[in-house]
Amino acid sequence: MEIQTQLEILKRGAIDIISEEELLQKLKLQRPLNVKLGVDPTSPDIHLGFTVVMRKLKQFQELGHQVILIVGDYTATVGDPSGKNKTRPMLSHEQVIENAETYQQQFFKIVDKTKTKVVYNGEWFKPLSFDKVTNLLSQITVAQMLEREDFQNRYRSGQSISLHEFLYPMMQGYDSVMIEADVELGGTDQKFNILRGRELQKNAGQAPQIGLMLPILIGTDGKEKMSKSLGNTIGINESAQSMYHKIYNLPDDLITDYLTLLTNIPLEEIKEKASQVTSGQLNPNHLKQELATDIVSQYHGKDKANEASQAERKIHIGAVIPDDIPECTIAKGEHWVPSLLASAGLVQSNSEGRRLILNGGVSFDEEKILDPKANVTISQKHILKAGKRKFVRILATP
RNA sequence: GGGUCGAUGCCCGAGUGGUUAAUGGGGGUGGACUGUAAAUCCACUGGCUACGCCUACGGUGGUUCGAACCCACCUCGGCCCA
Repeated sequence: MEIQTQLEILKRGAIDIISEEELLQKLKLQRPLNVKLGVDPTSPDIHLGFTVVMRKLKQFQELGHQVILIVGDYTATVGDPSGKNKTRPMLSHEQVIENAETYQQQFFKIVDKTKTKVVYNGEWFKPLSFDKVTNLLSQITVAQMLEREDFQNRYRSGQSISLHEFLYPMMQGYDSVMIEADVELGGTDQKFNILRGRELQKNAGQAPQIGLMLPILIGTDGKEKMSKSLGNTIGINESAQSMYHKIYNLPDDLITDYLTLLTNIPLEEIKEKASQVTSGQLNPNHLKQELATDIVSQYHGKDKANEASQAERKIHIGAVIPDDIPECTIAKGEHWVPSLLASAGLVQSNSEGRRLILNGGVSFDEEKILDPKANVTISQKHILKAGKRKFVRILATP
């Protein structure tokens, strides 16, 4: 394949490349490049946000390059401060190893396992002696550290920065030296750390890696980056219907970003459709359906995706209850509605259930409950509904 | 080590002895509208089968009829000085 074409593929969605010229030179070498991704398996569930970078790895693989996945079993215990306004908790080593297992299972749903080398960075950090550590730290100054935006913000606003957080970027950079990385991928929040890798590599007499920065995917709230702690994620292990539902309900502004970063639809086509939307020729609603179907197909296959699409439409057209809803078994007999809501997991407490009823958000077997004191009889199968799209099927215990 | 300021509900942030489950904003949830989204408007936002009771303002004790608010000590953090 043309080098230029390769470059085009790799550039898709990238927000910054340090530097494009260097990447071009590396590609011209016509050898498999070491493409590095470092992960801290702090939480084992992979969501679409992570897949942006994984899909890019896949693209490198398809062009014949070598992916090296660095599991940060050691760095995770330090805790990456990137983008945080708080000190992250340090994780125990066992916990990290355990997470890493489940992490990889999901990781290889996207990235080709046979073309990936997995290494744990404890391998080189464990035996590292203190004089080596101090030598490593001597390669950066405090002023350079404080130039980093998130540190600067925290420093200025009088929040705490623990000294160990300064260690993290250096460790990540050291990883690059150890595996002789040619390219490192990461979100834009990784820029500083990736640059440290370049410095350390230069000091070690290596050619500096290329930093390829991808945008941070915005989560379902349409505002913040997708992250588990913010509860705005779409997990790749979720059911087809739930995945479809979440994508379909995304704010419209995210459609083109998602198309670019999470599908293989050609860029020109995306551009064309986006302009049709602006000119009013195309309903964003339809484009979003296309997006949802595309992504869901990637993880569940086309059939499931179409099913989910049908189901979703039905829910919105009529008051059809989806198949894929949580179930809950309750003893036969009379039940006070607020506590029933709580047992079904629709609310956290009876009080919250009462409020929901007073706000007109509860119905039982299609009948609106208006009295917070109401009781309801469970005999066989029932549908309890809270809000517009939250259902629970209630089954009576035999 | 010394000085000084601070710690309030999911988050930010008022309150500085009693009508305070605690002003306001953000977020969240529900309702109207709609395309499912956005925008807008309204309501709700500690728990308890409740016009009442319980738990809450970093922790522990204390002063007081009564404390988030006063005092002591402790824990954690910021800033300044060494």
